[in-house]
Amino acid sequence: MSTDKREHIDKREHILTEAEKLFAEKGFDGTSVRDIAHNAGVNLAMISYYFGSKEKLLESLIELRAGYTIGILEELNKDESLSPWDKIERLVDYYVDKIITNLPFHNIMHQQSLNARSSEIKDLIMSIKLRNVEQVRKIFADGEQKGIFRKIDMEMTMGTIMGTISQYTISRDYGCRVLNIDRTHEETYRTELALRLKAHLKQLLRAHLGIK
Amino acid sequence: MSTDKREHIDKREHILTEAEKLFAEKGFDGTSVRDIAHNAGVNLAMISYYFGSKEKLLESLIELRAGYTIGILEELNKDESLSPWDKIERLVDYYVDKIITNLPFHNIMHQQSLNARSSEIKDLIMSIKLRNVEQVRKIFADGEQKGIFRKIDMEMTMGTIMGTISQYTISRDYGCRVLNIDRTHEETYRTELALRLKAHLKQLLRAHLGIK
DNA sequence: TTGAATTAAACAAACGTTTAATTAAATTTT
DNA sequence: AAAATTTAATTAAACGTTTGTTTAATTCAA
Repeated sequence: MSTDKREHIDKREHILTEAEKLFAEKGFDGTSVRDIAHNAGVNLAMISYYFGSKEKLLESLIELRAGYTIGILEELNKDESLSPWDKIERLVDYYVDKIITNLPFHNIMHQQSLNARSSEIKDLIMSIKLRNVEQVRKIFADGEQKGIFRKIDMEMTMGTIMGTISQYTISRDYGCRVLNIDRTHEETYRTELALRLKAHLKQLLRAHLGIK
Repeated sequence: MSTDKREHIDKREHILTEAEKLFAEKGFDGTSVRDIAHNAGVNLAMISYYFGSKEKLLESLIELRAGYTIGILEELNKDESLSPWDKIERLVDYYVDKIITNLPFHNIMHQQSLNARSSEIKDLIMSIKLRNVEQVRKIFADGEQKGIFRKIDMEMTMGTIMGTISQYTISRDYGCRVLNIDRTHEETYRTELALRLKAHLKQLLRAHLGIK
């Protein structure tokens, strides 16, 4: 029956979600397969049974989570009714929301960008990032060509967008201290951070790109 | 004699330098004490003998490397002959050079910001970052008060500076691909990256702060 | 009755750390 | 200055855990 198949998939996803939390909190190498099995409430051997290995589990997680970002960017690019600057504003909104609602996964991507030792995972992350970057570059190139954007270093500007968002999403403790946000409420922290990030990035990019 | 003392300290520093390379490449948890001992050419037991533990070794490394940053920032702040904008330009030059000439250490600080499990290290990194941030904030506040800088979100702007620099220093492979820099020569990569980062950040901040 | 899901137990390897013995250097005593 | 003594540096080996993965037996569902 289809319910069995569903249950099977749900269990796989459940393990991945628990692994995601642990990887984000303690790092990939700092998380043991026993940790994952215990937190997911499954037997130790099930991780090898489902995923083959700890590394393959991470690959499965990345493939699961990174799937649908590119679709949104492509759609955004296709939309002829939006001006390049509109697209940048939507891009900022989208990225900020996406990262802040997926903090654990973003954390994992970050740590793997730094220290991935498996070349499969390196390549996987690289291809995901490059595909996204390519879509963003198109928006900048279009705006520049149409004379709407001032001439800028596009690659560096993309780095500024992603880097700024990352800076305070990497460590909640640090973000709360510097931004003077209440440390205790996860929810208020996220909404406050999202608001400030969006406002700041739009103001920054507007000035940088020379939008009136 | 003093030479003996020197040799002793040199050996400690040698171990720290080798550990730094390994931590940066494979992560703290991905690096074994045997790795470090082997790369440094010392007996395994010497790491415990000198540092007490692997974690204490990391603390020693951070304390060694993070020592003198704050001094430069304080000096920069005291200098009355510089305008706030001059200070920002020097700040950018200083940070870019510092991070690019200390990529492995910066990598380690980054990964520990993400996933440090020892609260001693968490606190250590937090205090280092906060002290630096405080000095940078003073420059922005001074410029704003004097009416030289437009009113901006200071904390977010600091995040933009640090985040932009981090973005392409995290992964050389990624940086080379996006920025179209030759992957094979470490030296040209560093100088090219430093040049572009400085130019971009100054142009960006000039527009953002409303400097004519 | 067949195949998949689940389990407890075991596996060898790698881990951080400690031990006890030995060598080298520094200090004190002759 | 030489010998004796104390302290520090270095070593190989072992410690007990923990690691990721596998096995072989068992339960469950088709």
